[in-house]
Amino acid sequence: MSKSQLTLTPVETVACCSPLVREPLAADRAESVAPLLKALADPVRLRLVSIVAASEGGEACVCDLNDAFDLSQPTISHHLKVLHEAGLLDRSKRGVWVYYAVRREVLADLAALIGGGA
Amino acid sequence: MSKSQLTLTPVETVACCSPLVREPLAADRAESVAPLLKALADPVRLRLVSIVAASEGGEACVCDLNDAFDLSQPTISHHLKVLHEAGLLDRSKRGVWVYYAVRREVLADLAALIGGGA
DNA sequence: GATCAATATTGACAGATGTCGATGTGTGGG
DNA sequence: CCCACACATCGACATCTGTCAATATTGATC
Repeated sequence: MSKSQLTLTPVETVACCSPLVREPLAADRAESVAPLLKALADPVRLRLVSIVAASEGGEACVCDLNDAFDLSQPTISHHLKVLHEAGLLDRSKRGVWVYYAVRREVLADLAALIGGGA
Repeated sequence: MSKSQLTLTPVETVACCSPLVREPLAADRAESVAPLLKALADPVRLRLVSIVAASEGGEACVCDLNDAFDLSQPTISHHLKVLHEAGLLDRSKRGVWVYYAVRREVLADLAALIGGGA
């Protein structure tokens, strides 16, 4: 259907809007962007993204991430899943380890959206 | 106490951190920034902020905002309260009407935080 | 292939969140 | 003074979310 062809993922949508402060955000755009912000809007996930982004090579192993928090391994795994499914983190498995990397364009687009032209 | 003097509000905190992607965000900073993102991370509130920001004079009356949504007046009032308490919207009463205005610096700081140097 | 280590998935549960209808509060006009 | 209007607060409800313990899955190693 052409409908589904026109339907953009949240990650695609965020790159295609004029900034929040320029013109009213359309309802469907808002629905697409909100999940990205929702994924970021948690202290643990913010830190996860930050740790991953600041890591050498721009990626980090789950084992290292687990150690950075006083939370159970399933909880960290859950947060990483949320970030991955939102499109903020890439996931790659190497041997027994799983590495996550930040999709910087997505962060940049998000920033452009909320930051406006300023 | 010096402790409480060092404790910043979310709005203050967001302006004082190096970008997410530069160095790992400290836990307490993450706790401060997350509420701001949480406030934004809702389709209705995203649109509210956008509509207010794009309005003439940078402010909008609640009555106009109500008309822009298919939601009850208390619901819109609730969302505006969330945005106001997070520090994203300023509130000023003029006669019977209440006007909200976007605090652009906060948005800009948020954008700088998540957008990194890029 | 038995075993171990690294992640993911499941199920459960307390607490937060979005929404509404009903009601409260304050302001201006008649 | 009372009413109409703009907005906020309250109480209730269903849903979503963060967390954990337990269990499953997958890959390396002996």
